[in-house]
Amino acid sequence: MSMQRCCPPGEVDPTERTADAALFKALADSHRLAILATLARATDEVCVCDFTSALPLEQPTVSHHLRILREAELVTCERRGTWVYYRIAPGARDRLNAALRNLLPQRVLA
Amino acid sequence: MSMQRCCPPGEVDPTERTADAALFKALADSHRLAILATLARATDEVCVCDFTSALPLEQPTVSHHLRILREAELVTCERRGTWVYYRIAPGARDRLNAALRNLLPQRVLA
DNA sequence: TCCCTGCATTGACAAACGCCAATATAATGG
DNA sequence: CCATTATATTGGCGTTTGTCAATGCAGGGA
Repeated sequence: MSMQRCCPPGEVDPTERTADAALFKALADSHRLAILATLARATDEVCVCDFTSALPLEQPTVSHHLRILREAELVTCERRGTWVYYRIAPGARDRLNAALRNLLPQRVLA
Repeated sequence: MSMQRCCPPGEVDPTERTADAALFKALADSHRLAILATLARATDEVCVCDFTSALPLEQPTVSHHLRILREAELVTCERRGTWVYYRIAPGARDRLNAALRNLLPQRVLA
């Protein structure tokens, strides 16, 4: 977390790197990827009940994964009546692309 | 891991999603991000000793993180004399970009 | 008001993770 | 050979993670 010499440390400050690691951590589970992929392909919002019926997980576990995605600000939700609907968060794509560019700046040559 | 109905499951098969999750898991640590960022910016290979001196970690821990990156096939290494030099793996960029495209296919509208 | 349904939270548990000290292995130089 | 240096592996420890059963809580309908 506190590079000192080397070749060079990366030009990205440690705080940002920690934030990026947290972002990738939210993607480090296949069920969360399934949820995100579904939301990313949906034309509009998706109800929680769709996830609980589609995933081989109990409802509390689905809720747990949704919370992690919410806290990573990768998704947003809105309650309407008894149901809660989820969407991909507005900045999700940009934040993920930025994290990847932070990691691997496209080198000019090679 | 085994979507059944929903909207639609994602068109990406579960096996691939598991592989992508494993890839993101390798990125889910700030020290590994620091190592990768350094390698990605280096014009050529980087010696392990540079990481152990630059990171606030003991040598076995650095070795542990390097192993995880190796097993994720994000880096390669080559021994030359007493030293071991690491590089970004040839396909690393492409694999990460592919995983991200798998997750978030860029929608045509909006 | 009471119940029922959909979702969130809590608590417990096993497995995985990040870390280090100690030890093993490999290569170099006496 | 033996000693030294550079990495890797092992083993142990505390923390985090993924999962479920049980419970809480909101909203809607009788």
